[in-house]
Amino acid sequence: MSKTLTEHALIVLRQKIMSGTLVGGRRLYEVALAEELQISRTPIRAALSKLAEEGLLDRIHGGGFVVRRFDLRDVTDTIELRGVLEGTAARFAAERGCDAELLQGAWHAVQKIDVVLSDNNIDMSLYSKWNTIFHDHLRDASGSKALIRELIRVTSLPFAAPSAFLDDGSQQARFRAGLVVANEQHRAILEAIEARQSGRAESVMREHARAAHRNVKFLSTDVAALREGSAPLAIVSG
Amino acid sequence: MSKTLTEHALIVLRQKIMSGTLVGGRRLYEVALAEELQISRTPIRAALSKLAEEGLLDRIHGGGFVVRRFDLRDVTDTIELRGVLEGTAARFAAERGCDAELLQGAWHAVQKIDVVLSDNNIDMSLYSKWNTIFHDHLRDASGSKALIRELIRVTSLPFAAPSAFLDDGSQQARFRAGLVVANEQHRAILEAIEARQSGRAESVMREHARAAHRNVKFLSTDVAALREGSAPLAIVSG
DNA sequence: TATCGCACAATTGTATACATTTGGTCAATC
DNA sequence: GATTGACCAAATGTATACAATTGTGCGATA
Repeated sequence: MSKTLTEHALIVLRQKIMSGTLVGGRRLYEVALAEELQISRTPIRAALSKLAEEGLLDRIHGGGFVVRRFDLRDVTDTIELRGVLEGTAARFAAERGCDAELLQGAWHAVQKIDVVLSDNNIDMSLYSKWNTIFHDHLRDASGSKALIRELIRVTSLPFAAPSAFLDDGSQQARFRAGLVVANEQHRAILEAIEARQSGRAESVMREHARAAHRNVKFLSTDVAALREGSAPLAIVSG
Repeated sequence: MSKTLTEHALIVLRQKIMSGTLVGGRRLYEVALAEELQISRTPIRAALSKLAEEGLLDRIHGGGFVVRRFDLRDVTDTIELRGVLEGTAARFAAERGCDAELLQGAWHAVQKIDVVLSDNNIDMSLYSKWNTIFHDHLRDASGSKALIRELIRVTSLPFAAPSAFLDDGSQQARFRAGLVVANEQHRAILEAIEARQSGRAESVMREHARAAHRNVKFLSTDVAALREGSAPLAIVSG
C-alpha cells in the first residue's frame, strides 16, 4: 500500500492515463474520482494537481482538469525536443568538462549493454536499465541544473523516455542491429566528450535520439489511434 | 480584488518570491501563511501547488515547500537554455514553414521597435511590449506544441524572459546601441526563416539570446547576492 | 427567430475539525 | 559514550459541511 492516500490516488490515476483507460481530452471530476477510489476529495485534488505538474493533465479555465492529449505529431515533436536537449547536455559536458565519476558511470553502462547484446536472447529489461543509466549520467554530466530539470520533465513522458518504443517483437534481427548501432553511438558520444569535441558530441547525441523516431514506425499499435491522440501513452514495456 | 482566494494567495506569494521578500531556500508553512493572509489553509495549499508547477517552489520530501534557489550559475544556464530552445523554434519555423500571419505579426513587431528606438527618449515599457510580442510569435511559429510548452515554462522565470535585464540606467548610449543590434538580429532571423535558411535562423537566434548574458553584467544589484541565490528574481522592470 | 434572463444542477472553492506523520529532545539502557 | 525508545510539538494529510461559481436549458419577450 502507498503511504498516503494522495500517493495512492496519484499512482492509480497515472496508471489509468498511461494505460489509456483515461483517454486524452477526457475531463476528470473530483467527486466521481473520490467515489471511485473511496476517499475524500482532498487527496484527489492533491493528486490531480501533481499530475498537472507532471504534464499528464491540463488545467481548465474555471477550474478542473482534462487528460492531456498527444497525437502523433506531439510524440515526434517531443522526441525531437529530447534530442535537442540531450544534444545540448552532451555539448555542455564536452565544453565545460564533467565529473569523472559520472563519465565512468556512463562507460560502465556502455560495457554492460555490450554484455546484454552479446547474448542470443536479449534481456530487454536489462538493456533498458543500463540504457537509462547511460542517459541519466550524461544528462547529469551537463552540469546545468536548468537543463537537467527540463530534461527530467520531458523524459517523464513515457513515450519520450530514452528506452521507449524499444521492441514490438517483429523484425528481431533488424531491431538487434539497431541496438548495436545505438551503443556505438554511446561510445562515440563519450569519446567526443573526453576529447572536448563539443560539436561532435552534440550532433551524435541528436542523431542518437532520432533513432527513436524510426522506432515509432515499428509500432504494432493502431496508428490511427496515435493520430487522434487516443492511444495509451506507455505503448511499450520500457 | 482577485476572484478566488487561491488566486489572491497565488499573486501575493508570487510577488513576495519575485521581489525577494521570500528568499530562496526558505521553507513555507501553510499555517503561518494562512494566518498572514487571513484565509484558511485550503487556498494556501492550492496556491503553493501552483507555484511549484510554475517552478518557483520545490516540493520537500515528506511534504511542504521551499522557495527555489537560483544562483548566478542557474541564471546564466537558464538564459543559455532559452537560447537553445528559441534557436530550435527558429529552425523549426524555417524547416517546416510557418503560418503567414504569425510571421507578419513578428515583422510588425520589428517595425514597431524601430519606431520606439527612433525616439530620443526610449519608452522601455513599449520596447518591452513589442519585443515580447516578437518572441512570442516566433515561438508559436515553431509549430511544435512540445517546444512551445517548454519555452513558456522556461521564460516564465522573470530573469529568463526575453525582456529581462533590460536597463540599469547607466551606460545609456551603449545600451541603446545594443537594442538596435538586437532588432537587426530580429530582422535577420525573419529573413532566414522566409528564405528557409534553417541553420542561419537557429544560429542568429541563439546569438540573439546570448545578448542577455552580457546584460547580466550591467546589473546594479549586488552580485554577491546573485552568487549565493538570495537576489530577487525580478531584478528589472521588464 | 433571436436574445435576454432566470433558475437549477453540477462542480469547484473554502473553512474547519480531526488524524497522521515527522522530527527532535531527553532520559533510560547497554 | 552511543543507541534506543518514548514522548511531545509542529506540520502536513484527510474528511466533510457549506459557499460560490459556472454552465446549461428553458421560457418569456421583443
